[in-house]
Amino acid sequence: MTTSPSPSFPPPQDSLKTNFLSYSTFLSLLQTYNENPKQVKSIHAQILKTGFQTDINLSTKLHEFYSSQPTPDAARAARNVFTCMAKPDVLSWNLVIKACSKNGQFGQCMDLYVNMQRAGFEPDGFTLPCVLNTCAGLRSLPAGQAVHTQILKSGQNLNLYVNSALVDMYAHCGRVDYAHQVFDEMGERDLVSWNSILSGFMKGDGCEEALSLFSQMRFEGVDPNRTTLSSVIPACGRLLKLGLGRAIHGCVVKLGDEVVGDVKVNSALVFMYSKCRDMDCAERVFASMPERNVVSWNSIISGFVQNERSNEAWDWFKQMKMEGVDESEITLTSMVMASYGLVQGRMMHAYVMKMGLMRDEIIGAALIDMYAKCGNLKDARRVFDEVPRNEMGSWNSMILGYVRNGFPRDALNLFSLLQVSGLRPNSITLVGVLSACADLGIPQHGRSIHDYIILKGIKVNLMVETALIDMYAKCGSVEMAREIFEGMEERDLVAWSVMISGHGLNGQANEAINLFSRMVKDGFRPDHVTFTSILSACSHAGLVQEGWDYFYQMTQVYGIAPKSEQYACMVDLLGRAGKLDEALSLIKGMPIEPGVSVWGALLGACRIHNNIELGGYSAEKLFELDPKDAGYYVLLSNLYAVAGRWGDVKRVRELMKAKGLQKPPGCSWVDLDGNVHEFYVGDKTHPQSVKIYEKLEELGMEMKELGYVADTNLVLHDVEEEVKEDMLSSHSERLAIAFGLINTRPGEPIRVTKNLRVCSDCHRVTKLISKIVGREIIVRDAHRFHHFERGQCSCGDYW
DNA sequence: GTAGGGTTAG
Repeated sequence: MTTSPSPSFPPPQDSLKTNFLSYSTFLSLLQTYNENPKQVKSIHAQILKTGFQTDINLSTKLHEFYSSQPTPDAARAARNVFTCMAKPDVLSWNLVIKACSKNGQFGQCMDLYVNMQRAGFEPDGFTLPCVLNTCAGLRSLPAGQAVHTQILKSGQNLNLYVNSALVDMYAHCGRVDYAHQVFDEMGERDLVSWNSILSGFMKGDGCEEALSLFSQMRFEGVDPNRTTLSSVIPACGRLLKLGLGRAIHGCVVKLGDEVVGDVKVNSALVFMYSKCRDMDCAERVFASMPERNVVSWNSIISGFVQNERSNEAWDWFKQMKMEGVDESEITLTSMVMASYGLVQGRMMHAYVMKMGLMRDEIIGAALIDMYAKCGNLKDARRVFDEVPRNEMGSWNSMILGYVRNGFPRDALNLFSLLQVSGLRPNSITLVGVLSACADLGIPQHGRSIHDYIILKGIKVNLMVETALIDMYAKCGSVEMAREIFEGMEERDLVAWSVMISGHGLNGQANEAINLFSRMVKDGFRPDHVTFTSILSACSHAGLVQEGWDYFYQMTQVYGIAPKSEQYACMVDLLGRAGKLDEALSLIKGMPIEPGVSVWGALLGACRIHNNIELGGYSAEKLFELDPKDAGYYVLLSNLYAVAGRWGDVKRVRELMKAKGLQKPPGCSWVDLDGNVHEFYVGDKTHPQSVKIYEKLEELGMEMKELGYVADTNLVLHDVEEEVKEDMLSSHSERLAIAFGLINTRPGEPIRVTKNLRVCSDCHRVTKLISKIVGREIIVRDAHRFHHFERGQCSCGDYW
């Protein structure tokens, strides 16, 4: 169809045969064959040869044909026909605009739209929906709004189609609010308008709106079709409304075979049941599908992944390949998530590379997450540096990877990089960096993130508010945490729980208890999480009786069957208080299999009270359960070290190594005017190192005068860090405290954060230091706050 | 003429 239009008329003499065909013959031929693309093409070729292409009637016929074909080729042909027209009319303009709009030639479409108006034609009710669709396709709100303004100015009577297209355009451009406004003002609505606005809400974050609109639609007597259903069913899934989902499933069945067999409706059902954790139903729907495509497969596969049934996800993936269905980026994202451990993860990474999909940001985010979950931050970062980073996915995975693996400072560094990249952090990013600040325990850092949120005018949601509360509480600013909590417009159970445990963490068990009562009075029904908070608050304060009371309340009043976590709190509470036998008998009486956290709590208590026998027993149980947390291995090896059982220490360390677990080195840090000073065990790299050790020696002399004798058992504590003579005296928290003493004015409190638990000897030493120097020393370790003052600690030696 | 299902980070 590349023949350029020949201006010659009458027709050239060399095509005698075709000369027999007159203008009217062509017209009737086109009418006869207008269903057959091949025939039309050959007629078109002959028309070009004979020079009839400038005729308006023939051109229009050809044009109509090409414009209705859904291929880019046809759209090009339509444009060619159009350019040949001497005097295109409104219909011709509309046809060519539609052809471009339908085939994704959005730029061309917008150009034609402008030219049409230049040529003196007013866009009508046919033109406008096409142009608005193009704006929707371009996701260009300005263009869409310009068209909208123009429509309003021209005083055109907005018909149903134009209105529906406006709704759809705003929905696609991410302005559901505008879409809703147009929708509300529409005089007449049909099913398509309803479907447009519903899908608009589904594109954004508007599942709830979509569902309430759906019920309004039903109320107005509009019957849904398969399009409506495939919009609304996933909304039930996302909101975990299994009951409503089932009801709508019933609706599907009532609508008959055509809808029951629809791929999209069925895929939506599989998705909905998967989200609601009903994999039996999901599988049943999937099995019953008369037709499946890659989306259906993705729904069932991701369903199993999200329900932590990776093995079955792999089985379905293999099945899918066997049936010859090609996977999509989304399939691979799920399969990366389904990878268990480094070996399988690397295999998927290689496969993604082979498929040339490393430019896919979501797969990238999943890969980063996979490596981070394996504790392999090097490879996570390698992927992060390689993949495109135009959206928040890869950033968030990397930031959270750092946080989860105990590298909060790297998380914050990455956040600084993000700020200069020009991207806008979302709520997940903020939750991540706030939790990094919480881990660091330095109020100034968290404060600066909070300031950033306020400065940028970022609207905080419930999740971010809760993260702020958690951060302030963990940084020791429990008052600020409480202020935010009191200022919240709405609170959920998590917010209450975080605030309760915040008080507990800061040794304010009574505040925690009061808040718990207030929560119940406010009509909240405490759940597992809330009880974990209140039980751990009791544990921090050594409130054994109160702990039992809450445990009783949980089981007897609220009928909540405690899980391992809540039992672990009780074991912790009893264990710290020295009631190890009581703790053990609680474990023995558990109706469920005690998990890692339960035995870990008992082991921790055994470590405090140096109970080798029971500790060894818990250790055996821990070995069987195969914990992934390096902390338990450290506790274990420390316990053995105290008892001098070096063979066992070695065994535990080898086990750790075999599992690829690394003990994070003991590290403490102090904030001095916004600069973080970090100290590792035996650290001599700090510029003030000499002064610090001098200070420690000086303090050591004074401590001896007060009767301090180092606990020699504990010297052997950190054997993994090549045994050093002065091990104990150079524990990171002591270096940090000495540094704080040197660099602050007398009387100022000193705040230190430590990544692991404070050891008992350091605890004793810090008490003495607070007495000698007459300062308040606040140490936050992996577990809680210790306020040292005048030789005492707020934890009452329960820790 | 207009409309639809599946993926990451908490």
